[in-house]
Amino acid sequence: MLNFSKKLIHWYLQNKRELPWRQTQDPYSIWLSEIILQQTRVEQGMPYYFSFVETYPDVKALAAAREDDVLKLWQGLGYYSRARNLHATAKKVAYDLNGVFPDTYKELKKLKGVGDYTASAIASICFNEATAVVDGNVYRVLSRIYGIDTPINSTPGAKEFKALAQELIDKKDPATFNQAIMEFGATQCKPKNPYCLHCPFSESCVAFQQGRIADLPVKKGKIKVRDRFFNYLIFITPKGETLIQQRKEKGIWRGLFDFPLLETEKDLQKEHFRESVNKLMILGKDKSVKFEALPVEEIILQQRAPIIHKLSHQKLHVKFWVIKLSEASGLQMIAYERLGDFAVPRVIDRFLEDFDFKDFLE
DNA sequence: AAGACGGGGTC
DNA sequence: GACCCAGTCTT
Repeated sequence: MLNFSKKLIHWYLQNKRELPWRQTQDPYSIWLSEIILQQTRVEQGMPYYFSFVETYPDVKALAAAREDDVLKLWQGLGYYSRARNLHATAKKVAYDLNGVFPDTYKELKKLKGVGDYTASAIASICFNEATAVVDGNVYRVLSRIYGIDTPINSTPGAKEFKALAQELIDKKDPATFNQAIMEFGATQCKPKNPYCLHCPFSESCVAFQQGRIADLPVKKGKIKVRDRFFNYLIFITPKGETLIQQRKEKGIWRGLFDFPLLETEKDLQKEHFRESVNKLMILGKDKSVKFEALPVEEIILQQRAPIIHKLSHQKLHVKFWVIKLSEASGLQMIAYERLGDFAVPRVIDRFLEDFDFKDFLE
């Protein structure tokens, strides 16, 4: 289409939102915002952007942080590998690259957590390099306007859309073009109920003209969701201490903290709790003990029906069991008041919001 | 090429 | 319940 970029940029200049990261070309700010915005809506990411900029004003400040503190600030945003990669890349830039971000797509893409999209975004916005971004918005806009039904999550699809975007990009102003096409997808050419009636491209939009708006873009395969049953053990000593652990293994919530966990094949009933938990090893900081060796005084299940916590690939059935200990366990525990210092999964944060340890003390 | 990885919003 | 979000990394 002739003049696509001209019309698009015209639309953008009249309709764009004023967003904090649109007031700068500073690579640190742009990089930070792009990482936060991966698979994340602007409204959800915005508060995190503000708290990160305030807490870590530049890449050196972020590099000097402890990873646990970065994770704590990231708590609730999800996809926590982003936070770990963010910190690793900050250290790389601060200590190996003299505090200066790479200024080309090719070099940017070598950074941890920076893929094709993010490298293109930074290179274009900060350094005026004409490399096209292809995110979910771009897939939608281009598949509709050009009537392309190649699955967007396929290798041919990725190549085809990248090439088309690269062909369309305004070589003189790639920064504005890239942001314009994403903004257009986010606010006009939405997944559901797009504003086709006053769309500047409706006359030539293949999907609109052929009534295929709802069918594009095409995505292959559906993800299958696995059911898991989590039983969290909230230990409480007479001194008001509890036990937490950091999730080190691969899988969900890596790097975050949670309570000792008993995972079962199905929903665990109170009658079967003892037999199921007895052989469980409770991992302390320095040593570990079997559950059955602990001085358990009382077990109180916090809810009859499990809490359902949905992730993209898993459906979690979560129960919290309070385990009152009559004396110190021999394990190294923490005062419950300090729980707030640790990054925890949303489901635990939510539980803690209306749980009071004092109810179980004297 | 296919899965894994979070949490929240929309319809 | 299904789909999507300013995607990336691992298998």
